[in-house]
Amino acid sequence: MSQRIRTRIAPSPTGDPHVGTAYIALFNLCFARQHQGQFILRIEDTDQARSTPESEQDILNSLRWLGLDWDEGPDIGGPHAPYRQSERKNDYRAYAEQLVAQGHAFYCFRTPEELDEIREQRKAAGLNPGINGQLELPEAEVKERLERGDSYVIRMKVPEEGVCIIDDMLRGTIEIDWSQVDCQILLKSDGMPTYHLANVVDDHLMEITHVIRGEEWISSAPKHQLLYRYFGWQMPVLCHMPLLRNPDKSKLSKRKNPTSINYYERAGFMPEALLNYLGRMGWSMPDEREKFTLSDMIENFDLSRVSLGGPIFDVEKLRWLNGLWIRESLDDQAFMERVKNWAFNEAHILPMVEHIKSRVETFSDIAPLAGFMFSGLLNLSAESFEHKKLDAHDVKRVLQYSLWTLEAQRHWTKDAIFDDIKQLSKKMNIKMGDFMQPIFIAIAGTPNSWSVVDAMAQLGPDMSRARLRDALDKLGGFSKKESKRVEKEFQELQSMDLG
RNA sequence: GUCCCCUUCGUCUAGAGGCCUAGGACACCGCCCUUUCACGGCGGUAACAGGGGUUCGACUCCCCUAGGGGACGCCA
Repeated sequence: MSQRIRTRIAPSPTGDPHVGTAYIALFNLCFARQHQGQFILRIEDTDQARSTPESEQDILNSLRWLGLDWDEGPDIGGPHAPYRQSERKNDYRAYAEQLVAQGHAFYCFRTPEELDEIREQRKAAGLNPGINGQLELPEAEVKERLERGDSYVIRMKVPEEGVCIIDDMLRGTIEIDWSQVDCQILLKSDGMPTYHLANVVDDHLMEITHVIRGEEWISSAPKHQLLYRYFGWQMPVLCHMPLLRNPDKSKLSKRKNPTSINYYERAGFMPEALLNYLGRMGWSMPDEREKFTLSDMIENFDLSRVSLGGPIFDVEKLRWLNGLWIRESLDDQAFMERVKNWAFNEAHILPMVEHIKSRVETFSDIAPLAGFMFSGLLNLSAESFEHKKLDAHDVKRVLQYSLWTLEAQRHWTKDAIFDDIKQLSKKMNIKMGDFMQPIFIAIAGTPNSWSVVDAMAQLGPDMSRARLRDALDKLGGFSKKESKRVEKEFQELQSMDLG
């Protein structure tokens, strides 16, 4: 039987396709190709609040841009159509109810408050705060409450003692105590499956043979294994890759590093170089060469060459590698082509013309005026943000609240951005002009460019947010204490109604 | 807090018991090339987390400690 290797892709609610997703996809693809298997992509998101058709498309486009082509995927449909579709909802319910009938799962009527209390108690007792046991009600009561129409979830049963043994292609045997595993919810009260149920059911239906995923999934592996056993299905082989890290070694996050594939595209990185760099994370070619193509990597792929220490994503080295690609792999003609496609083309520049034309006296004024539209992160310092009216702390507040607001903005249009900023300035009781100034500097590098909202709309969400984060970073960010206060204030502002 | 995973230069890594006086790459420093700056070339600083075993021999195998990370949601 041919191998079928599946990669999970989770659209981000803020629509920034994560390099970590591409990283996992890359290793899945290489492994699949090496074994003449199929590389299958699946959007896994049962939380409808998170993903939109746009954010899903965004991540697919990013993977394509990188050259990670899948054989079968979420845009193909058929029997493997994404389970988010409401008509498939009942299929998962049926699986969950099958487990209830077999005595492997049960209805649970606990309220979130009750669960919090149980978690608190367990924590106080020095136990794992996860929920295991003591949730099941007598059959008669379950029946009664179901008839009454009480809201419920379906949870899986988990052995209360013993150890679960997980086999991992890279790590060998992992032992986890069943007492560490909680009675995972399989079906939420809205009738949607959780990831855990959907993942197992879909992998089974799609005849997945190998799952290569991030290390953060190790602790859910026992649940998945148990579900396969309950259903009597063959379990795929598991492999847990190390996690990409920030310079401070925490899990790679956008607060500390640009993580969006779109950011790197917008900042002028070559997809070949970014992919090459990801291939150097926890992996090396047998001959140790630094520069290689995707097909080089596939040709020489060997999963056992993966090293398990979490690699730090180092933008410095990525830049060097990108430079190498530019110098060595693009002749002058190809270079011109790439640059044209990147940003020096009519589609990209035309929208700026109205802003540029009214502000220049000669064509030679264009580059100094519009340079920020063709830049990555700007070369700013704390002094760049000196403000006539606002003090340093207020400047930071303006930038931080704008960033948070814009991170939640899923419709990246001029009007939406403008509304966000206007509302915020009103709520913070800062005049628009004063409010805008730090944003101007963060986005354009000077307070004297054209409409910053237009600029942001065109730079796109990822670059705009990255520049705001960079600005905050240059200003030293907030201390831990300040962060808490600022977060609280922001929540209050959000709930404010301007009528 | 509990459990799990991980640990070679600052960073990415090579290393599968003797090939290790631990190799390469980024970054950094120096020299050369060059009208400048890059590129390129040459060289330099810099690591086996600590402690115990096993072994004739340990970066490599085992144990303990320490450090880092992850998980502990009606998120994925």
